[in-house]
Amino acid sequence: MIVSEMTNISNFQTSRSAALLVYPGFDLLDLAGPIAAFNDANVLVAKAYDVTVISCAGGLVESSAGVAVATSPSNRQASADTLIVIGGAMPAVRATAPELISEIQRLAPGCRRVASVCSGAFLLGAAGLLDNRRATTHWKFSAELQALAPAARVEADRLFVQDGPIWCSAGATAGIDLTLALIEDDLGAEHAKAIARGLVMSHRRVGGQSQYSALLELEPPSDRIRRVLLYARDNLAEFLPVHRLAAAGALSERQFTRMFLRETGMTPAKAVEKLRVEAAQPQVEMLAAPLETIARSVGFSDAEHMRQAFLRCNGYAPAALRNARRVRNA
DNA sequence: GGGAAGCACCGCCAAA
DNA sequence: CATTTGGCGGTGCTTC
Repeated sequence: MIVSEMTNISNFQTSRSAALLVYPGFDLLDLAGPIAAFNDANVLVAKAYDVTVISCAGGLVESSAGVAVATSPSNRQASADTLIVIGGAMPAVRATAPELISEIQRLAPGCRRVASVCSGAFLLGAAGLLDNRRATTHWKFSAELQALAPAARVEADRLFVQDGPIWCSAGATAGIDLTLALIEDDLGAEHAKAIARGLVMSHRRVGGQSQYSALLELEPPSDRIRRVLLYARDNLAEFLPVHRLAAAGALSERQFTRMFLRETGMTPAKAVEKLRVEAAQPQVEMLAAPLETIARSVGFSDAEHMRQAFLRCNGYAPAALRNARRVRNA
């Protein structure tokens, strides 16, 4: 049915150029996701995108996984409609050559949109493109990004963030979500949805969702269960007994537990516990707030309950995680 | 740290 | 007739 909805040929426009910028040590997956999504867009809408992989020097560029990719020299690229800066292994990103940054600064003004995948945000930050803008990156590195770009507003719990012409995405797979959003912006929701289906991605894991929630990644097939998960996630600090979750999904309690188990593989109460643990985890690792405070902020009645839940879900206590993190930092 | 109370889970059945 | 739905209540886990 998607095909029949496709617009007539008189609507034809010239290709939009998308330049994907890489450098030695870039992350292959960060690059592959957007390419795959753009390519699927081209299958659906002929010549929608003209995709080029570029680097400062051109030629073969080795990824962090060792596999090299053929690139064009960026100085031959006058400007692109969309520029996407690919993420890479952190040591490589931290040690970025100044030419790369100035290349980004040279290209960006001519681009309609500039985006980053994962740690690519560091390069946008270094180029000054994130100043006074909302941004995101892989949550593990959000503090470091904020330090690098103090004038940016780094949001740690986003899959992707758009602020004007600047788009940032979180971890590698979020790069696909980002690209789908770019495509949706250009070609409309119908096409983006069809591409998402082709990639076996869920259309609209919209920006606000937690990027590190394994549970939400499950994307249960039924809309109601999905809604319940989002409701739970957004109200973690509240009491969330089964009957309330069922109400949020407009289902009877019995039917709700049944469907929930079928679609997520776990029972509702377990899922809420898991969501709470997932929400607490990054805060525990931050070492700043006391465990008691964190526990209450995600809906555990006290630190002891949180400890029990951590043991059940992860097999270790919050304090153990904290100690491990301290040792690593030292 | 033990025992009662409360809640979640799930099998079973009847109704839609 | 098959499948989906929702109520009931026993069992066991969690909480207090």
